Amino acid sequence: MAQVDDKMPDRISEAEHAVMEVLWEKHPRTATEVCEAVCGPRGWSLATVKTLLSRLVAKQAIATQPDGRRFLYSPMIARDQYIGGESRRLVDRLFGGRAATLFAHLAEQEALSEDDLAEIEALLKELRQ
Amino acid sequence: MAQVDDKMPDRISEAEHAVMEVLWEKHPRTATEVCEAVCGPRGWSLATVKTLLSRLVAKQAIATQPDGRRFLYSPMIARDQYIGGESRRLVDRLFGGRAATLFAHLAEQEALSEDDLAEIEALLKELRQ
DNA sequence: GGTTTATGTTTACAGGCGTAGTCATTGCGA
DNA sequence: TCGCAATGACTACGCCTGTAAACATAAACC
Repeated sequence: MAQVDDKMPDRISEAEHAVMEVLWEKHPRTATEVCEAVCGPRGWSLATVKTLLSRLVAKQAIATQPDGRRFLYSPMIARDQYIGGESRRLVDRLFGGRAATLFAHLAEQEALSEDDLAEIEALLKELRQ
Repeated sequence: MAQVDDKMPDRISEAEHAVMEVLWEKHPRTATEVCEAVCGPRGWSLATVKTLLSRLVAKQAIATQPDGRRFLYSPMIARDQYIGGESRRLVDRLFGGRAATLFAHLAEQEALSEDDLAEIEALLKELRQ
């Protein structure tokens, strides 16, 4: 049984995530385009972006599509999926899986704005109906 | 944008966090006691725990108090503080600082139990009064 | 007092990450 | 046609992390 051992797909690092965000925002994009979007804010060079793109390809987080001389990059995992996974990980790790506890902490820290509260209230109502 | 000043001292790594948890749960504790609590579940050796404790001391996340020829370790940062920081980081990084968006994702993923919802509802009411 | 034991300190080492320079190739403009 | 600019691949390198062994030392025991 030649099953590809299904080990947890490599985590996406902080820097890599910045690249993912750019691709999620719009894709496909060339390395240069990604750099245009992210090199400024992060103070990176094009070389750095290329490395991150390579690593993301290796992690199968993005896919390449040849476009003549160069590659076009597109995300292979959905942003929702990634975000969901990260959120869940945090809730599990820090709050024993209880999302309410996370919420309580955010509330305590006044990390919740009026808008947040209103939105959450609305969501709650929706969930409850 | 957000303030990127973050001069935050060294972050606490995953493994280190496991050690912090046992110290938060009860402290002070000796290295051996910490190991008793965490070596089993994580499959670590005492040596590993010692290293992690040293690093945490270096990061000023825990303090030592001599007890004869050994040390008693205690957390220097409160669990709430740590947890709050991590939560905020996640919300900032993944949800542009909007906690409501996190909440929405958790809700969408059905990561919220009935209990969670009830608790959050109660908290909301409290916050609103 | 000499040996065992407990315990912190040092050292180790592989792998991941952040960051980037260099190399090889090739399409394109002059 | 020929050199150059663009571009992916390869290489580099220091720091952090996970994991732990070796070492030093002092306490405790016989």
